[in-house]
Amino acid sequence: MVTEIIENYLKAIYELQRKYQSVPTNALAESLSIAPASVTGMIKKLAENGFLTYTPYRGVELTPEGMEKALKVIRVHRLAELYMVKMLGVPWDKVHEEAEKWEHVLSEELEERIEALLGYPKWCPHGSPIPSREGKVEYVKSFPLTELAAGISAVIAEVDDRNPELLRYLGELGLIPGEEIELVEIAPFDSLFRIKQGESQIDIGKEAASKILVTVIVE
Amino acid sequence: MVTEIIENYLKAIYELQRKYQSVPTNALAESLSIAPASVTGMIKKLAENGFLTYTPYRGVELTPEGMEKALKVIRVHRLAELYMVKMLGVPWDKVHEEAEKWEHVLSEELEERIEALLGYPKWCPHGSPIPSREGKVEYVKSFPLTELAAGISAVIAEVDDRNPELLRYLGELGLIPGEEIELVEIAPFDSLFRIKQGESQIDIGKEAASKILVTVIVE
DNA sequence: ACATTATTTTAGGCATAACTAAAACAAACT
DNA sequence: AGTTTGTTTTAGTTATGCCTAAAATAATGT
Repeated sequence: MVTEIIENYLKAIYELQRKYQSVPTNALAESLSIAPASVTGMIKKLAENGFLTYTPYRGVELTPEGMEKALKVIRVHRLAELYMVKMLGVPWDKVHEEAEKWEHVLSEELEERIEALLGYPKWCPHGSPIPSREGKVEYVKSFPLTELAAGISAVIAEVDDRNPELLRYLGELGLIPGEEIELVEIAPFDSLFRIKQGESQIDIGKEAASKILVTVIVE
Repeated sequence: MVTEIIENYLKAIYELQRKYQSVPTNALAESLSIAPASVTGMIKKLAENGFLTYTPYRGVELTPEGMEKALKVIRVHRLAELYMVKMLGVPWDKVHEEAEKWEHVLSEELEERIEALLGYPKWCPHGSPIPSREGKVEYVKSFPLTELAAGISAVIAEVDDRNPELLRYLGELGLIPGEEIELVEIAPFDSLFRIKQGESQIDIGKEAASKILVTVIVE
């Protein structure tokens, strides 16, 4: 039986695999906020169940089955987030937390109804891609706004969905995925990033700017 | 912490209290499909936590706190059922099962948004009353269609939400809560109940008729 | 190569919520 | 009152999934 806890392990491992080819026990423990020793026990079980391959002292890697399960959970999570924003009017800084619960309970039938009602969307409210029913995901190559050169235009691609404070701040400023902006200038010591969005000018600090991922516009 | 399991205990006890003043261990075990010995252990814990009063060999009764928690869960369950039928187009025979999961995960904020979107409804799709936020419930006095006299008109009040087969059958016939019907005649041995609904005539068996709860129309 | 440091695993425990089998109790009948 | 029957509790286990402390292994620096 795939419990909610197992789903969370698989999801966390999937996300960490974008950074590590093989995910270390400690990184996983940190991500799940549990003790490393507890992780060792669980990954042994998950390896036995065929969700991942485990090499002691070397970390874990998802098998195709593990990947499939992880993507399913992530898909439901992101569909739920968008559904709550668009259909239930929940503020975008709160949907991540709610979706952490929905992702484990939505039936396949509901998953598909919601997807259809939303018009088969490609991205969640924070700009992350929604995996297809077949488990395909298309990541957009993006980088922090802090690495953009002054005078260049870009589109906001993605923001960290786990940071409600940041989301509230950016939401109020209208800096949401899909919006086109131009980085007008960078103040000395990277202390301030001056942005032009349409007619309005916005100043944000380095901290916030580093958390806004953008893509350059190519014609 | 009120776990999902505790919520299910409280919900079950609440429902059983409509039949028993004090709920016997065995009845609760049967309702939850677990062994009576397991129930004994849990109700001791729930008594310690103040959710119910427990007299060994005499059964349990919910305290006001227990009642409050139970009604909260039932409220979310019924709101979720109606939401799924009206907003997500889920067939009414499937929403009970889904709501068994939703009832444990919807936040208060979502509960209220859903209630508002539905226009502060009074009944779930199966005709059960939706408790108010303050925990008030108004049950409608109803009785099985089999006890109605021939020639009398009535309104369908409630049907068993846990019986998908019955629900599909009644749904196809259009026999849903709120509909006005007239019991035209009862065939010998109660073998068949002939109903008039608007212009159409419908025959149903005793088994099904006994599960349709009605109220007589008073002017 | 060896010592230090960091990571990971092993070993032993704990809480929750279920189980079975046997004992205790209550109700009902003679 | 005593016996039978049915209900409920006690006692002892089990599986999950977490914990801490200590041991083992790997990585790093000299």
